[in-house]
Amino acid sequence: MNLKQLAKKLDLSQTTVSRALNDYPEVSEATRARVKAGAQKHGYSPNIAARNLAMGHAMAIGHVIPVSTQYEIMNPIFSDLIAGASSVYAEHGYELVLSIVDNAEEEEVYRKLKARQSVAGVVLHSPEMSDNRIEFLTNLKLPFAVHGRVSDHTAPYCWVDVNNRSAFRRATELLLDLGHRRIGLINGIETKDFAFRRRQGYEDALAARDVAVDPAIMHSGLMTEEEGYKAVVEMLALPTPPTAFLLSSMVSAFGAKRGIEESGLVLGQDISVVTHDDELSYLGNSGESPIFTSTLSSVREAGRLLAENLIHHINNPSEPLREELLKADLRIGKSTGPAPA
Amino acid sequence: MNLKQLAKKLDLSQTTVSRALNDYPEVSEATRARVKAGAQKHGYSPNIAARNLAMGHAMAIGHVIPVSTQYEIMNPIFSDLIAGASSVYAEHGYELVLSIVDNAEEEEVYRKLKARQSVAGVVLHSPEMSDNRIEFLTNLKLPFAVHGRVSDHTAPYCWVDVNNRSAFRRATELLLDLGHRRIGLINGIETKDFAFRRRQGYEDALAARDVAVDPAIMHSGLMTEEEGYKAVVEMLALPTPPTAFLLSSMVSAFGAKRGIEESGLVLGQDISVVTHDDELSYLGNSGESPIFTSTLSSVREAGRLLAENLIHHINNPSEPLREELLKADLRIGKSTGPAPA
DNA sequence: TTACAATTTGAAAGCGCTTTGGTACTTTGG
DNA sequence: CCAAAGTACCAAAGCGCTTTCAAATTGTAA
Repeated sequence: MNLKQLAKKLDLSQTTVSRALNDYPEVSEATRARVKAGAQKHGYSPNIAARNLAMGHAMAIGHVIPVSTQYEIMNPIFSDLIAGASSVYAEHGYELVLSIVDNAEEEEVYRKLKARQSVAGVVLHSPEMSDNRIEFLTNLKLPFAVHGRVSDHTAPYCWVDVNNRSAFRRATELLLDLGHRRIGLINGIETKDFAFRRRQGYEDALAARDVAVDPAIMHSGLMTEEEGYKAVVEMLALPTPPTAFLLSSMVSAFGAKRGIEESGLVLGQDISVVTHDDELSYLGNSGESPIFTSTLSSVREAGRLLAENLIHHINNPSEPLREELLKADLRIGKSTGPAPA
Repeated sequence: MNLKQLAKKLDLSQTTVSRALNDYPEVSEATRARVKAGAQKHGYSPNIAARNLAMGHAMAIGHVIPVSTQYEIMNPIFSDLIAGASSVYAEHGYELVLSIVDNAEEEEVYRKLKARQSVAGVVLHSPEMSDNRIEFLTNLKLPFAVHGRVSDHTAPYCWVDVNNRSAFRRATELLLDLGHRRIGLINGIETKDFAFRRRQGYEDALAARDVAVDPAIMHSGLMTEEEGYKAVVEMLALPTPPTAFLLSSMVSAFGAKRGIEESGLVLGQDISVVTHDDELSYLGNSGESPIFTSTLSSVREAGRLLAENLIHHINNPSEPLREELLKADLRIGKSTGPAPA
């Protein structure tokens, strides 16, 4: 069933049927109701390709997930982020087009998405501290929203981010307040903007209390279970090992926990741990007394906001670009305690 | 730059340019080369909407992820599955369209995808033991491939699955061979086909050794860290607690580990654990001596196969539907040992 | 040379929608 | 009562491709 057939069935022109379905004002309420009922009855849904062609743009948002061939890792936060964004897209009648691409091909993919008009905008994932994708997309005139920010980029763009720096400053301060002076940092890859900011927060807090920053207890790498484990085991083997750790992800925090326990130490007693928690749906860390003390920010909520802001930007290109800084709460769990004497 | 403009630039008709780019035989090699070079030079990419409209179908595959509103959980395997499938789609020039929908609306979504011609086929996720989506899609004449199988459905359809039943039989046998007689099962939701089959494998092995099946040490639920933890803690509190556990996911296995350790028991000594491992990229369980003994099957590989088989089916509708049963390996790790005396 | 087939190219139709630029009819204000 | 404005509808053009059908060119056999 296409528009023509439906129009014939209703004894109306295609024009009127189209306008009725798309809520244009120049249709009487009576016919609009009749048309909508008819469409429902005959199971009519407009052909997307025809609609996109006629309108000159697709009702779709692209998510381009870069995966470096070096580490073939899918960031686990991505599924929750998409889940959040997806619900907003559905509300607004947008589809979600997903591309998983090698770092090196990312710009080519954006160029194609633009040329083929297969999306109305894109969400940028995993921004680097210094990231030329922002400028690239701006020049390409492809609307976009970034999950995170780019420290080196000053011109305005649409983003949603967590206050990584102050969250990690507070987390570090908490550990300092508990008497810890050797605090290991097990961070994500520090060319990534979020990781860089977290390290800044960590260093800020140490500097404010005149605690020296020691590269030997600062690790930057993948946020896997294994990597968390290894980093902790290595640092615990140092002559003056940390008494506390600050982690960038729940997944690596589980690895850290394993490393601590295998070293015969008790988490929350001998060793304290604070981790960032993206509130992934399958890694609960809540309840009365969560496993880990954490800086907390829902990545699903970030997905929702990204989607809303991007769609707003697409529909109102002249309005200023929205920026949204989410604040991460600090939640006390069982993994922190006073530094051992 | 569109086809018309490119054709003018090359002093050729749209027809010839289109044919040259799409590798039709009736174009001389000389002009084909010239056309391709021209397209490259001018950064021409065909407008997807126009192409889809002209061809009558989209070069896109839909993934419809059902999320029950009851438990707002995104299954973590989904990102790795998509990563696998995605690479195959890219090779074949397909896009990936993602919908995350409430269970109740799933059929409606398929109907729309079909009516709007926005995908050439779909991948079905998370099949139930008895699942009417198979029949629904067959009737709808929308090509599909299932990640998993549907026990209650006999007619042929395209699927890729792991031999869940025999994997869990072998895993159970391993524990029995180690002398365990009280083996707790912490399974996924058993209306799901994979979970049902795993339980069958578990029961098969017990029956073969005349070990009674005890519902008190069989749990069916979400595969979250929390759920694994709780189930283990509960079972360990029983008058005759299990000496071993069989888990359906690495994530819940981490919860199980936590529960065991909090109960003051040593994993791999006092209590043995075998888990299924989907080889998610951020949850490594490999190396010389993996954390968990596991039944092992790469969900990323399953994604690749699903994509290949579905595309094959779309391009060759008359050929028989492909079915693929992956076998899960059993890998010994540190979490299993002889039953305590 | 002629006739016929094979190769290479092009004009134009059509995919199913949106939107422009009308027309016909109704209402309103003076 | 008439002109002007408003309301409700429609015919047809156009979005940028693919593909059908036909034409032009070249090659081959008689």
